[in-house]
Amino acid sequence: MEFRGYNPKEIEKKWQRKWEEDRVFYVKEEGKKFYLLEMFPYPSGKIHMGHVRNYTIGDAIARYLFMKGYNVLHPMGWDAFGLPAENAAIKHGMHPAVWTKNNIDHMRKQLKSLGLSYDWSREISTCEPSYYRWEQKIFIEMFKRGLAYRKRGLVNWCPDCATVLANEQVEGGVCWRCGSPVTFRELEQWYFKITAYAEELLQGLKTLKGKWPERVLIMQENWIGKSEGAECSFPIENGEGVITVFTTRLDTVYGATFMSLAPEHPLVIKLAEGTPCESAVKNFVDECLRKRLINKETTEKEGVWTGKCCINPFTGWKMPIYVANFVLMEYGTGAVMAVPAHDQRDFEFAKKYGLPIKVVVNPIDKFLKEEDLERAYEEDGILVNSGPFSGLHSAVAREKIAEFIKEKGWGRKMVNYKIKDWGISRQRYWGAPIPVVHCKNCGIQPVKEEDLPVILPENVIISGKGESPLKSVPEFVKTSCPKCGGEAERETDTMDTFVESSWYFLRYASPDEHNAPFDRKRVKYWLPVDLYIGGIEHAVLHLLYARFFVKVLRDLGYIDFDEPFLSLLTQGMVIKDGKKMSKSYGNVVEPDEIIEKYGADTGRLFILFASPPERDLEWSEQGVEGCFRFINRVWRTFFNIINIIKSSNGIKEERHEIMKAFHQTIKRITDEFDSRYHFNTAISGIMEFLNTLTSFLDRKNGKFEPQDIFALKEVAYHLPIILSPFAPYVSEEMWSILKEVDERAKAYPYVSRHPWPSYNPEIIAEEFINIPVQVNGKLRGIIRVKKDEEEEEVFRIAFSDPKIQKYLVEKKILKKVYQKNKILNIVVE
RNA sequence: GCCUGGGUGGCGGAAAAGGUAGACGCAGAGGACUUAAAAUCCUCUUCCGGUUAAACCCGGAGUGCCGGUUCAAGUCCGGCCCCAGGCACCA
Repeated sequence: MEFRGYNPKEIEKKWQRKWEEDRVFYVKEEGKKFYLLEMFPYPSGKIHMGHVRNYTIGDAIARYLFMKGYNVLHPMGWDAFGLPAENAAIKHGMHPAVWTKNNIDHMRKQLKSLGLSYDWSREISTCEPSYYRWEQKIFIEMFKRGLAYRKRGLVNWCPDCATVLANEQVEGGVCWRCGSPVTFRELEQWYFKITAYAEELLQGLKTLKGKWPERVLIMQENWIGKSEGAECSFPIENGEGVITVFTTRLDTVYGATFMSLAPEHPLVIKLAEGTPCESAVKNFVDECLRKRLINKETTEKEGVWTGKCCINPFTGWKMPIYVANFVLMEYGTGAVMAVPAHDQRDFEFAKKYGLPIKVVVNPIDKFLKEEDLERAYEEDGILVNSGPFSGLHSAVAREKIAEFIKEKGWGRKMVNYKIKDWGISRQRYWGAPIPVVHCKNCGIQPVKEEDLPVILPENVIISGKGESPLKSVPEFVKTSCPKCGGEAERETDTMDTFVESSWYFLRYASPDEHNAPFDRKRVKYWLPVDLYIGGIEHAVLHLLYARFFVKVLRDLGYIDFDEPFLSLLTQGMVIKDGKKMSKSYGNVVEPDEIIEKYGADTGRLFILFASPPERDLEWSEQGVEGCFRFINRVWRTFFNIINIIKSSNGIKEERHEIMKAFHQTIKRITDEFDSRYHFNTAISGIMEFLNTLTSFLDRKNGKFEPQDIFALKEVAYHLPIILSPFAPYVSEEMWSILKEVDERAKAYPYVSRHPWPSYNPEIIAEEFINIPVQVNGKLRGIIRVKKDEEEEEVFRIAFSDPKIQKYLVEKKILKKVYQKNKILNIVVE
């Protein structure tokens, strides 16, 4: 076989074409399925290293599972609606649809060059009417069930994106996309009732334990924010009604000495009206709202008296009603019973305004005195000064008092969640139209199913000025009412793009289905997703929404499972010079340039080798070069072996050193794929094997025994197979060369579709093993003994070793420890 | 403030279950081949100290810090420090 140099450019193009022509990775619904999905990209223009990492990890696993005999669904598509398309339209005068399509075409080419094993026949793009049409249908069904509704309220507003944001899209007070500080607006908006599923979304997390990263589960749990407590009403003086609070600390109710209301609480102005406090209250409320609008919040507790009081029904005390800046209208009832002795915020407030502090819970081992308190005692303890409940433990008291208020009709036990309904209205053009019309007579009416999809009109003026651009298209807006046929106007808001990504994984099962969102039978076969891979940044946003959608679709009767993603792998970021790769840092490495210079195989190998998937990956050009050198070494060694084995048949010797080393390598790789996907160690295993192999070839110096030939034949056959999940192109090329000398290979046109080899444990099993010998815990020598040798004999060998003897001269042996086949420790004085 | 990760050579990282710390790769040093360079191959490479012609020799220390459990700790327990991420007045 004549040697030729490794030429990635040539071979990568060739195999890419062949895979595509023969539809090597296309799948039908037959056999044991595995649905492997990577988060689909937003078509921003070109792929970045983060994408390459995400898809390379997924591809290695998909290829392994293919070879293991699974019927692997491994699809790719485009999260194609979104703001950047509109911004590009404003900037370059290009229509968002054209901009998006161009980007998709370019990025598809880039992905293909990476050698990813996708079933491209299932490609979807969410901006196509054939996709969003079904989203509109689902919306209408949700609307009919009250799961999609419209309400007026204070919403998050990004002044830069000129649109509304969901709570999940506000990160630390700034917009998740552009980073501008978020302000508030009072608007009428569409919402999805995710709160109706709060408890189930929380409970479902338990079923994902061990299969999703712990931190993602915790982040979702915190986001849902369940707390168990009680609702309790306090009558306002002079019979002006009641104030209802939510509390988790009903055991401290005897210590409630005043009441705090949120600035937006509807009672605030009413209570203050006509009292001397009226103008102070109004000023305070205005100032609070203004501060919120410009996002200037302080931790300093401030408030003013409304001029009114309510009564603590337990003690009969008058509780002054305050309006306070730290009380949130969005949580609970917007009113808090203040217990300064047992809540730090109330404590600070009480100290500032001279309000009474009363201890009603003591720690188990001491008595607290109000005058000594430096901060609130917030732990549970034993109740005091609490009427009939004194002496009870907090936990018991909470139950008893809850029963008591229920009997009295003052309140009841209650559960509260932090999660809010998902605001999905966006005042933007490039999104799926919300399929309803507004009729003067009939109100809000869903579009008739046969009239779907409501297609986005093409001729739109996109100003980016905050009003939905669709309002500027009269032929779109003007329509007739689906109910009465009279004049009506279409809804001009579009849906949040997170709605598309909440169900796209279902569409891949049957992307060609024209009569329904998806074909139930095929969805039943493929879904749920067995392994989902993507960035941690979607821990709450996308992953929570998708879980919600699956539960909704289940309740709408479409599917019969509860969770979309059985297991989740979150990969780390790609870092360069210690910082995230980004344009603003100027440290971006273009995937295309790496492919051009070294080939996709090298890029893939480096990404998998540089660090385990879940950790951040430090980009290193020299590291890439190292991987390129490794592939070249494999290539040369492979030619070398081919030339050795082509003439002779060899004789089988299972325990040949090379066979042994090779089977160990197979085991190492297989174990990684079957457990934790740490490909860095799997690849280092292949490197180690290659080191062993080359030093063996060197040592033999061209003189090979028939046993050697047999072993090398095995290596030549299996090396392309085990390398193929990581570096598929060069593996295919090696396979095609192998075919010229090994008949067996001819049965498989593609190494990508060759069954994964199993290793033989008997070959790996060692007859003799090395046992490290320690004296007083320090390594002093290594002895070689038969595997499973008797303890007595092992010690005999150790004691007769001169190296070890040296440390035992004239020492009294206190203890001897032997861990079978592992280690030996001799303790001396 | 609370919750999660994480801290191991010059660097990326190994050590999956308490048992030889530093696999593999990068960078570095030396050597072989070559007129030369590139490429390739070989050797060395945690730190400190000692013997020595040189050491593949000897001794000691070492996985953020302090302490503990154990024959044995990067790994387990307690207390702290630092870094990254998430949540952040949630009653």
